[in-house]
Amino acid sequence: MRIGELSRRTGVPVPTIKYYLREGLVPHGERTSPNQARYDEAHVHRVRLVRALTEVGGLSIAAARDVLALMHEPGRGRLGSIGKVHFAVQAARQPHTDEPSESSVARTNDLIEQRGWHVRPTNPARAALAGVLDYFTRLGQPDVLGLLDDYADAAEKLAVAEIDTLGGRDVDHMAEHVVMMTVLGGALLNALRGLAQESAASAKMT
Amino acid sequence: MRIGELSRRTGVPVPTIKYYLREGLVPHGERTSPNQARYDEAHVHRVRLVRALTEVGGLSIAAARDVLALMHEPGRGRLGSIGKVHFAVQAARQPHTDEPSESSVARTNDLIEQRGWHVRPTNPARAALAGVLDYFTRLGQPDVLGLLDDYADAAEKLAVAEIDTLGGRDVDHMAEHVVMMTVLGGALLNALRGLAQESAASAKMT
DNA sequence: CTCAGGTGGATAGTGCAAGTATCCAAAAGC
DNA sequence: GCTTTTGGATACTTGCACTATCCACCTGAG
Repeated sequence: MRIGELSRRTGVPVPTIKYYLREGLVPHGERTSPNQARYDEAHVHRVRLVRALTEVGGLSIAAARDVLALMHEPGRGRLGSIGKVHFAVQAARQPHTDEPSESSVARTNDLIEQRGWHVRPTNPARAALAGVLDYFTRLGQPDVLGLLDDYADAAEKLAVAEIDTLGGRDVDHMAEHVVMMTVLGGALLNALRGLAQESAASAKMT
Repeated sequence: MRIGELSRRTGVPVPTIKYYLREGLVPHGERTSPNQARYDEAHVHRVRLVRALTEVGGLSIAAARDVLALMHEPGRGRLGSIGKVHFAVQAARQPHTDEPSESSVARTNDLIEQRGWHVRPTNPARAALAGVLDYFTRLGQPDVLGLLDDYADAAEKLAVAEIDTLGGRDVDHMAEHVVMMTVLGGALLNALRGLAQESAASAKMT
């Protein structure tokens, strides 16, 4: 197919696809003549991936390019670079707070240790968590401490279930699965939280 | 205090605070003379609120203004307008996907019904959930169905715990609590998920 | 064969959001 | 008295994600 059909299939305007090609988010098609190229299903999928990352995940074009590049890197061995991909999406999704305070970092470390979690010091979610804790304390919300455990419980259970689905999976598709799980899963969870909150609130007021 | 100290206390540059004043995100101080005004702790808090909404919650300035306006509206009675505030933050945080397909809407309705949740049709999370489901199907990820229940379980448990903390709370502070719970709680959960995922993954690979 | 219309690629322009910068006359504070 | 800071208005900047325009070159219906 040519670019017009790629556009029709994905609902993304032609100029935008050209822009993605320029920016390296989507690989160039196979040239059939000096100014013609052919695209295939892989390109359709790639464009959809880009839209999922940017529209749902809120990634910038630059961040999406980096994640996709890592994701489709040829030499990504079993665990090492899937971890890299995971870190990259996390980093791109987390709010970029400034240096967290020592006490929040300490609280983060405590939580991780008490849970017995095994988390590398470079995991971007560490800084993110500490940063958010700082926002809470600055705003004077003392009751997070209680909920923190509930959140951690939920995160732990979910993570186990999520990692389970990675199980019998083709190594080539693992990286993509991790990215989609993180991004779309996060959006899913967020939406469900909104629904459950209303439901719980209305139940409370009997 | 004057604007300089407000700036120092919050870490937000003076011109930015002036911008927030112009945009109606922060109320004007009490004028003490034609070109002097006095600010107090409430202003400090308000500025921090704005930063939490925009930096952590990812809200636009316009969305933050609307949420804050609803939040501090004088005549917000017990439940009615706290619900409004909740909807407003939700709507501002959810990715703005285009019209979801019928089948995704149906799946969303099914899920809500099976769970016995009581959710109004206007809850913005409904459309958001359906929209995300569409992304999943377009990307050809079949195994969400299984996880969907895990996500819903987690959301439900969390929501109950969250609504519980609303319990013995001053009505005047409830709206703010709901907003902070939604925004900062979401960020917290997201960060914890990132940590738990790494931990679960490393445990899996024993 | 013809010719309207799509194509790849380059370059330039748009629109919006979120600040920054500048200016001014009038306090504030030492 | 004299340097800073202030409130307020207006203008400017930056960055991002597209759009628009051009042009020579293909493609495919008639």
